Amino acid sequence: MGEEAGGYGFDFGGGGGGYGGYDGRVTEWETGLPGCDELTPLSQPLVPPGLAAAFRIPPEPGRTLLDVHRASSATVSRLRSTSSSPSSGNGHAGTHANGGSFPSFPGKGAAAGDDSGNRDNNSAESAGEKAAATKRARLVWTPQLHKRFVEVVAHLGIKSAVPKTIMQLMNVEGLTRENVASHLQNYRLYVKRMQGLSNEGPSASDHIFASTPVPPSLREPQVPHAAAMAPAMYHHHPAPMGGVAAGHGGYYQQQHSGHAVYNGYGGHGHGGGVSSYPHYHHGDQ
DNA sequence: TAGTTAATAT
DNA sequence: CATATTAACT
Repeated sequence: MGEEAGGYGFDFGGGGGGYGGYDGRVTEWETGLPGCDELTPLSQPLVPPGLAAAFRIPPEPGRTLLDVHRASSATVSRLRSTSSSPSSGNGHAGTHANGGSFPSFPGKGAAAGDDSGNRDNNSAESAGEKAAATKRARLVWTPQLHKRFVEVVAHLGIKSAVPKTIMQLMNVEGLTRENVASHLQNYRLYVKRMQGLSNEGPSASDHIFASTPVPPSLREPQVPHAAAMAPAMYHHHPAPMGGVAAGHGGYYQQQHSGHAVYNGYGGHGHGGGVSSYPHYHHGDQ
């Protein structure tokens, strides 16, 4: 609605710890950048609807100023406390710039292939928008998100697959360590439960976890073995995610013939673009 | 501080 | 009832 179009300053709460200087704003970065009115409005998709339709590009979820702010502060705060190879020199160090994902709000039906429904988030909360900002919406682990999770966990191995590391490698905007920790807890339980059953497909109730097969690497504590895993096929790049089965025709389908295994999004094989958006469920309460 | 587990909430 | 969040404990 009537968002203020003005100030884009992030405020890191007056606290700022060890950062001197900036007050949450690096003005040097702004020189030469287009003005606010030269930019595409948030309410308007970057890809024209017609073009999107022609190429079967699913409409991008709308983002509000609030989303941008959240994502920005998340990114900035991460950059500030970056512990990843800060050592000197690399100008383009951890430029994963991967398919970063942004939190979004599925009006409903997270299963729908097309989420044209662009339900802007926050449907008006009384008058308190600040208080609401503190409450994160309930994260929904979509098959895509879980897949990424599994890939990362498999990549790390049982040993180092801990919440923080997983979160960092997933590099999903807005995803917290708590989110990952919780999911990891459930995932471990799921894996354990399945091992007990040795064979047979997963219960139909295991929605999410069944969507991505458990990598053999995770079946049990694998001794620190060098070379045993797939060489270099792992990479979470921006666009064509899932190095596994590039050109796949549907990855996760279980050896279960009877029942559909919850196909989150039909496998649109368009290799392009950011397909994984973490979904949230609108904050309530 | 961060990870794991248990409890609680949605 | 499944699963995400929060608290408790290490």
